[in-house]
This record gives sequence, C-alpha cells and structure tokens, in this order.
Amino acid sequence: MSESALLASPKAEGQDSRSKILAVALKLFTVKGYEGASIDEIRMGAGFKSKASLYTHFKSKDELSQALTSGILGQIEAVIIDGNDIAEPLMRFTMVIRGLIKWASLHPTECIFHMMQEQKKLVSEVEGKELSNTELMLLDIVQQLRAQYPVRPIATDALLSMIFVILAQTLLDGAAFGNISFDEKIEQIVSICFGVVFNEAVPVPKI
Amino acid sequence: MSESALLASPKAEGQDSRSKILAVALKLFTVKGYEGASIDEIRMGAGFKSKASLYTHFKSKDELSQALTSGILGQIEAVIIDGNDIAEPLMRFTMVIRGLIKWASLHPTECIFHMMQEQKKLVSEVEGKELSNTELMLLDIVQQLRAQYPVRPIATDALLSMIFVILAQTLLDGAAFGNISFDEKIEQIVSICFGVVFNEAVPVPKI
DNA sequence: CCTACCGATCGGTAGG
DNA sequence: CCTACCGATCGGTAGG
Repeated sequence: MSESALLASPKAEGQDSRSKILAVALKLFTVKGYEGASIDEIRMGAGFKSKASLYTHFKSKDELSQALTSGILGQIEAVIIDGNDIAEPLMRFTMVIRGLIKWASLHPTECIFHMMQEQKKLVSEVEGKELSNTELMLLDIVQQLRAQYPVRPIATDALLSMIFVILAQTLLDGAAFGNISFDEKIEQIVSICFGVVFNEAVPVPKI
Repeated sequence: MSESALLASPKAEGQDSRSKILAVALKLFTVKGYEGASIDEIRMGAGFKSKASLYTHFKSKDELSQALTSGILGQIEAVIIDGNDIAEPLMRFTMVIRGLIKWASLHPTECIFHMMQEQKKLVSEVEGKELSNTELMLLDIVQQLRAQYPVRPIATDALLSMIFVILAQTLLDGAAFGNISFDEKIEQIVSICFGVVFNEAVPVPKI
C-alpha cells in the first residue's frame, strides 16, 4: 500500500476531518481545559501538518468549542424528548434520569465536558439569560413533579445542576463503582438523584 | 488621608504582599482556570509593577497554586478535627458535614477552587496515590458510619467527592437558595448529603 | 490542505 | 521590589 493511501482515505475526507477534529478537541478540552489545550495540539491529534488546515473547518478556537457544545446539547435533547410520551410526572422524570445516566455512560467525555462548561458559566457569573431547549424541557419536567411530589424548596435549576454534577462525578470516579453491576450502578445513581430532588423518601417507580 | 497611606499599609508589608498575591491568585485561578489566569494578571491584581516581584514570594506558577491548595486543605482539616471529640458515628458525621457547609459558606471561592482541582486530578487520571490527612480522616468517618448505618454500596471516596461537589455546586448556584433562610439552607444541604450517602432514609440527628 | 509567517502574550530571569 | 529582557508558544492568517 502506498504512503498516500495511508495518509488519505478515498471518500468523505472532509466530513472525517471535521469529526476527527471535534473528537480530539473534546478530549483535550476536557482533560486540559479550554485554555490549557492549544490549537496546535488539536491539529496534531487530528493528523494535520498545519493549523491552517484546521481553520478551514472552524473559524476560531471558540467556534470549535461551541460546535462541541451544541452537539452535546442535541444529544441530551434527544434523550429528553424520548420521555415526552409519558404523562405521569414521576414516571417521566425517572425515565429521563435513567436515559441521561445511560447517555452519560456511553458518552462520558461529553458529559464531563458539558458539566465543566456549565460550572465555568456559573463561576464567571455570565448570567447567560437565554435558556437552551434542553434546560427549558428539564425545568418543565421537574416543575410538574413539584405539584404532586415532595420536591425540595430549592430553585429547580439548582436541583438540575446538582443532578448533572452528580452524573459527571460518577463518571470521574468510575473505578469506584467497579464492584457492582452496570444495572445496579444505574439504580444507585437514580436513587441518589431522588435523594437530591425530594425532601422525603420517594420510592423509585419500576418500569 | 494621603494616597500612599491608601496604597501601602505601614507594617508587615512582606506578609501582606504574600497574602495579597494568594487572594488574587485564588480568585483568578477559580474564575479563569490555572492556564487561563496569567502570572501577569495576578501581578497586576496584587499591585506590583513587575512579575519579578511576585517571583520573590513564589518560585513558580505551580508553587503558587500548591500554596493555595495546602492552605485550603489546612482549613478543611481544622473543621474535621473539630468533630473528633464526638464518638457516635452518625453524630460525628453530621457535625462534620455541618462544619464543612459553614466553612464553604464563609469561603466559597476556596471551596470551588478545591473542587475544581479535585476534578482536574480525576479527569487527567493522575492517580495521586498519596491521600492527604484530610481525606484519610473523612474516609475513616464514613467507614465507621458504614458499620452501623445503611451507607450505599459505593466506594467511600466516591461518596465523599459527591458531597464536595454538591457543596461547591450550592455555592455556584448561590442565588437559587436566596429565598430560604441561612439555617434552612444548611438543613437542606445536610439533608441532600444524607440522601447521597444513605441507601434508605436516615433522619438527620438534632444537636 | 500546506508553507511560512504575524503580533501578542506566555512563564520566567539577570541584575540591580 | 523594579527595569529590561529571554525563548517559547499562543491564536490566527496570507497566499498558494
């Protein structure tokens, strides 16, 4: 096989490059932080000889980060929409929580990146007033829960950010859950989320 | 009052400079991240005209960050030691949790900085085997709790990191708790920690 | 997608 | 505690 065949795959080169860049950037941004990960490192990881190549796919470092964010929000939104056909608030909430845990297990880096970005927004007091679709839908779910169940007297968005932070932390502490099965792990995390959201003990409904 | 009197306090200038640097670095590291905050910004915030002055107090950027860390660990250790004279595991655990919440309320930036550092360690898989005194004491407290109460079948250090992450998140979401009193806020956070640590409902003991 | 380059800023230091 | 400076790297771009 010639060298050029190894360096360049025959079809859909453009799309591959773009997703390669995104994958490498996700990993590096998550591990080293936005400022800690340089464009040059990302360029290397994606297999380019020049930064200029990277800039044919993304206008700036910031745009690259935003592309990651919107992709992740889209994934989370899909999980939430999946629970839309369930009317009963507690069942719907449980379904979405389970869905988020499964998504996070399959996409740990995405989940951790997302949590770190949310923390960054809060700590710099940006107060980005505009709520994403994702946030609006989650707020609505917990709001409906509040009418019938003993949800804590704490702002709904604070409850939600605690859930995400716990989700991400279980991924960061991955090894700590190693001794129990995947299903048991999910049940434990769901149960923890219930402990965070409710003031009194509410049993987790069975599917 | 003259301008010089405002700019320079008469005594203990050296100590003041050091703590001024630490205070500014804590704030900037927390808000912008270690890589995002530059030595030159810290130097400006501390009121120096030159970076060289800063380097008379700290050998490197990393040493500055480590000085912050050890200071914070010392503060947390003091809180834990405060609960050492209580023998009953649940009472001791509750006392320490309350102490940590109060400390975090008085030192929010320190708490958030500490949590972010812990997350950074986990995400880069450093596996810093050496546990600090603080961690050892906390592990011991929860370990003793495990013998008599329904602590979750999850590694103790994972439970502890979840507690810290929730503590920090309540500070980041500060405004979300604005509508309830300080004492009620503490009780809610203690209750959330119980929900995280225990598998079944355990009432929070009264003092 | 590359070569070659830009000004700005980075952490850090020599010498006083 | 300062002036003045270091090499390295930063994000980004002109031109092909």
